[in-house]
Amino acid sequence: MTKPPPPLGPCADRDARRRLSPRERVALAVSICKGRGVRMTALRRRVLELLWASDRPMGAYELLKAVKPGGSRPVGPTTVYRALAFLMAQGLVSRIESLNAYVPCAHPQRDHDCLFFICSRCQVSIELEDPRIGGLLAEDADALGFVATRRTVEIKGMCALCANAEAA
Amino acid sequence: MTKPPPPLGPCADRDARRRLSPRERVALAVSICKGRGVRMTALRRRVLELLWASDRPMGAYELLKAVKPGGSRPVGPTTVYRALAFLMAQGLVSRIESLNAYVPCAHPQRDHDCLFFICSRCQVSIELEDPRIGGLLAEDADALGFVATRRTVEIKGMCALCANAEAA
DNA sequence: TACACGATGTTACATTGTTTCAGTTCTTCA
DNA sequence: TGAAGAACTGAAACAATGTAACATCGTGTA
Repeated sequence: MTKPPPPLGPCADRDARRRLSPRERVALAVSICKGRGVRMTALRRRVLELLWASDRPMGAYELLKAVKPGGSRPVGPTTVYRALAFLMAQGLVSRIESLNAYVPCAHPQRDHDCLFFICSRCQVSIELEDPRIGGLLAEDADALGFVATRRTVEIKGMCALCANAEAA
Repeated sequence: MTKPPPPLGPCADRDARRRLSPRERVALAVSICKGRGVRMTALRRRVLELLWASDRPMGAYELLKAVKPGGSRPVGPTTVYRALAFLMAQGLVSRIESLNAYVPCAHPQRDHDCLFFICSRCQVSIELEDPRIGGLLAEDADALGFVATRRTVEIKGMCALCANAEAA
């Protein structure tokens, strides 16, 4: 089992989007792929760019429409799903199960273990890393003799901005 | 806001299924509904029975096929989805987002906060309650100013039995 | 160049979930 | 008891999401 490169620093929190621009995010992803010897093709890159450009999770069919600009030849769903599968395998994208949608991952360098706080009003998705929760889940899994491979932790509700707006 | 009846005892853990029979589970659900003044109709009850009779999560269309025994008149998907929506609203059933499937809830008396450990090999779904995780999630939500309404925590992997079988 | 392999295109299909409107059953209250 | 209204169910069409199978293209390498 080859581990990904060492962590770059402390947890990329809710402010992660503000610290690197979408362009820089994509450039980082490209260099990560290069380092791993996997191919960041034009299509995969385009999908990742669209995700970083969006301020909320995007569905596969939404990406499908967005991928082909203007009169370019049509792209089938399979194509988008394959690109998403690649990006997820590289830890560059996560799937939000409760929305059937996809978000770019703010800290692709680490083996991730993310929580998502999803606003039902404005659809924003806030990615957070909390190793304590991973620890407890590992503990519970051990108690059951369960061998965990993938974690899904999604919290639905209202973000601070929307909660304020509603209260007003 | 009317609160549900007080908890009946300590957490219903992985052994919950063994402590009450499916029949008793359904009877409990019926009495809970009566106490709340909501209607456990024949259809809703049938769906809940099917879920308790199954040893793994069931999809809506799987339930759809199972609901109509023999030559009875056909049932549409809407019907099943409506029954599921009711059962979920009453906390009697949970949806497993990562499987698009449904499981009966082992401790419907309490405001639930469940984790699901889902075996990718045998499809069994183990329900667990760990208030510590709920606490941490609440803490993280507070830090973000996020008002949480629904939690989804799903762990995929291999259950103890399957892990042993694979190792052999 | 020729080959191998990974990536993409294309079509058809499977699964999951929703909308809408109509009909039925149940409860309540006069 | 019976009428009104609410809740529940039936039915058909449709929308959204995801997959299978097979052909084609393109890139790297011997």
